[in-house]
Amino acid sequence: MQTDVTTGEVNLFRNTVLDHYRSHGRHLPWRETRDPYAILVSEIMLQQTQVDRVREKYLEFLAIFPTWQDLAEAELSRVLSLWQGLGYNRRAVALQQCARAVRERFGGTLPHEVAELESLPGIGPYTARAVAAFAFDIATPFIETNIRSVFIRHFFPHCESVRDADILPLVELTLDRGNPRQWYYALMDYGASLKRGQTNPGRKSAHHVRQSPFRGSNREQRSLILRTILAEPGVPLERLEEKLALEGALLARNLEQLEREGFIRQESDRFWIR
DNA sequence: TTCCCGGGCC
DNA sequence: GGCCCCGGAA
Repeated sequence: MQTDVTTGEVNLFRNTVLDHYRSHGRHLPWRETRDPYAILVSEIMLQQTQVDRVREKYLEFLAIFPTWQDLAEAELSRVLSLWQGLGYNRRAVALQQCARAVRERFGGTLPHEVAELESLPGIGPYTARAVAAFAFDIATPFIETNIRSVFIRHFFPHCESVRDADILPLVELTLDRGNPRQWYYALMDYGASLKRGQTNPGRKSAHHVRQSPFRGSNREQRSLILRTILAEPGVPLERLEEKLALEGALLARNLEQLEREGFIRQESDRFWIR
């Protein structure tokens, strides 16, 4: 475990990260706005989804749902249709529920407090702090995959298993409290660059896990069910059965779960997006 | 802990 | 074929 870090080491680290940002910093559409709504949309899309795939969807999404109100009042089927290609459809449901909660609980203004942000659907510890930094210039320590890579590479070069609990104090120590927004952009860009062409330092995180294969998984079945209902609103159960070639019990279980999660509704053996 | 999801790249 | 991704919720 790394403990005492000198002021000199902190300054060296900061200069390394900022030098990289000045020469290789990324220009991303969600970095050109201060609109908390737009920034939250980007953060939800960026959860477990790479920048290049979010880019276009982000612009498309904001063109169609430019405000909390537009999203809150939209048909879920439109939101989900737009979301196809991003994956993790639950995020789309949560984002819309979040828009409704912002209107109902906070009068249409996204709160600044981390605790209040975390109380909203789809916003967890990371997203609450990232939005606070990017939308409100609030400096709180947080870790995501790129930041994790940066700190492992720089402060734990020979450690094979690094815990976030050991990284977090260093994030706090090195945090630029005068310009947290730019600092976190710089950290993320530097971290992303560390994974290109070499071994991902994040693999040395104690929390690193390999993704299970998508083909043949239940995730694949769920996405198929959802896409079928999106394409054929009111589709009867028997058509889902023949189309998906899925074991009856497994299909029923997935339909129940999709209903509980707020994706769909059932009326006498026919299924709609809620 | 486990599940959610998808596509592009090596 | 494995890898990655600006995580959240149950």
